Amino acid sequence: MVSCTRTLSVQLLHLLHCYLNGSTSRWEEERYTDGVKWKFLEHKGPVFAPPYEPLPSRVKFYYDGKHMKLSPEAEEVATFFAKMLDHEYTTKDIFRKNFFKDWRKEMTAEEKSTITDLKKCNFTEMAEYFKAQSEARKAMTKEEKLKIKEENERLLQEYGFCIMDNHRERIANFRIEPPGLFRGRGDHPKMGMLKRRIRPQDIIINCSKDSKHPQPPPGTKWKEVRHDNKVTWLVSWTENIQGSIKYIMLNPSSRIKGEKDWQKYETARRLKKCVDRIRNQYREDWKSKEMRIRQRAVALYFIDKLALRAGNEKEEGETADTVGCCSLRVEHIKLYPEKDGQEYVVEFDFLGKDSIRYYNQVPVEKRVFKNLQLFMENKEPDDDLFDRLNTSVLNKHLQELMDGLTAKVFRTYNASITLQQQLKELTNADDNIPAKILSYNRANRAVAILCNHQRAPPKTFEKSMQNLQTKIDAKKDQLADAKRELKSAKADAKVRKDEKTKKCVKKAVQRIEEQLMKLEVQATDREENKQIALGTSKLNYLDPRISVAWSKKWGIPIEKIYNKTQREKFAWAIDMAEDDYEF
DNA sequence: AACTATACTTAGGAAGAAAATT
DNA sequence: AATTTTCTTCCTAAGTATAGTT
Repeated sequence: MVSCTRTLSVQLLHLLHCYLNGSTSRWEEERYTDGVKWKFLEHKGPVFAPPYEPLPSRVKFYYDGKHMKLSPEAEEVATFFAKMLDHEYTTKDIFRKNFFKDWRKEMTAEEKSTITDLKKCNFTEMAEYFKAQSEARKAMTKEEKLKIKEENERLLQEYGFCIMDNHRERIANFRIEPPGLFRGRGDHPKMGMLKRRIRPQDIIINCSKDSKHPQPPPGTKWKEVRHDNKVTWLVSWTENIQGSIKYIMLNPSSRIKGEKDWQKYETARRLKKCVDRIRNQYREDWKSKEMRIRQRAVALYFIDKLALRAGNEKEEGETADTVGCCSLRVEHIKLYPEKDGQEYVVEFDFLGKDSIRYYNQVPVEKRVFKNLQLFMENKEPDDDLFDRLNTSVLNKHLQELMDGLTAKVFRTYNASITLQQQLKELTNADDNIPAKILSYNRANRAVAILCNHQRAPPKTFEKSMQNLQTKIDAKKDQLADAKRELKSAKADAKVRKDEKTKKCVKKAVQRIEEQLMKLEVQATDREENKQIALGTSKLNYLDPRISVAWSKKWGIPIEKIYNKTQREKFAWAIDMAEDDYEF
């Protein structure tokens, strides 16, 4: 693994060198220019979900109060519902309707004619059975748990790795998704539908011709085995809810993902060099006589200033109703010529990716404001705000402004530049390590807020906050005691020349003060983090070299910033960046 | 220009493991 | 040793983007 990292970093440094010199390496040509992603790929194929185990006969299902033995097919789908019984999902009309419709498809003719009303179905014995099972799992002995752990490890070693071009690489998701009920996010029209079991004949294998091909389970066949080295996936299948393709790909620690990640940040850095030009350009375009150009320019302004997502069109009725910049509708913004003492305020209120609410009040330039008024004229609330624009048009324009530029690059660029600038601003040279880490988290938080990365407040948040406060209070008492002791020790020292005790007590006071500060910092950090998720930006938007450089500059161990997985993902950056790295 | 198919990144929550506390 | 709390990993949905087709 060490040599893996070493090789990767050497390759990347070589690439960087070529990049700086404007030359193209043979290696780069191979990897990027002709779209070849690998030369050799060997793997064992996916791990399938365990087969369905019928319920013991004592666990009964009742319809309209009467016991009913279900066919295995119908029973399996019933258990999916039973397992979710205490989840809010199962109370929702759409969920129930979708579930019931799909469940009926799995029933025998007889079952179908009897079971006509979901309300008359009693799943409680099943639900209790599964609860008991999970209790039993928790109560297993150490030996039993160890056995399971070992079996998992064996599976990981056999199926969790592949060979790609001389390296043994970790696979991200080598287990096939088990069947169950689809749980969409937000108001999803397909929630509750049956996600069917994936069989070998649904699976497409991708590997190199000259590799040992993965074998399907005895008595089965793959749908197809192909040898496409222009793509990175190892296994794919078509999922039945949206009809989209799912893939098995490599772990973020792999060469192929690391390189791509590095490339992403290099593109963002190229944007840094020309962003002023682009900003001047779109400001000019606000005045264009062509409406489509004005719309493009205002949308780009939002994407740049507010880090909004591009906003592809979505098929109506297939997914939850969410939007991004280009798909904003009139109903999603409100214009205030004046609000709270500010001029030209735009209020955004819409559901974005994962149905996370975006709410923001932003003062904008007069020209933007006037344009928005124009775009909204004579439109209904559910009309598109930018009716002459879509992501494809916008990206084509961006491509002309800079090679490789797309809407999402602005998010990466603004996130990373914000981190760098916030770190500069917030880090105090004479702070201790915990205080510096608090500063880091605050810089990270500024980015998370910009990108609107939210989380549900943890269920136990209030309580854990209280516990921390109790600790702080106790520490304060302890400090007061220690200080009193110090006072008397000082007095004693004068009278009895007892310097030793005095020094000792002084040290204790200092130690307690430090502990108290640490706790207080922790409380601040946690409070500020209540509804904000730092992980997403850390993992996907922040050039890791900024963090590596910061940690080197201030002598903060990198382990305080990145956990093991993150260090594996960012191995390239940890190897590459010095303390003076500039994004 | 619209539509479809494909491949890949980004996302929040659940589950599981580890650490801290009682 | 048991329980609670916190951190990490897993899971898979939901985006972005582009190429090919009509």
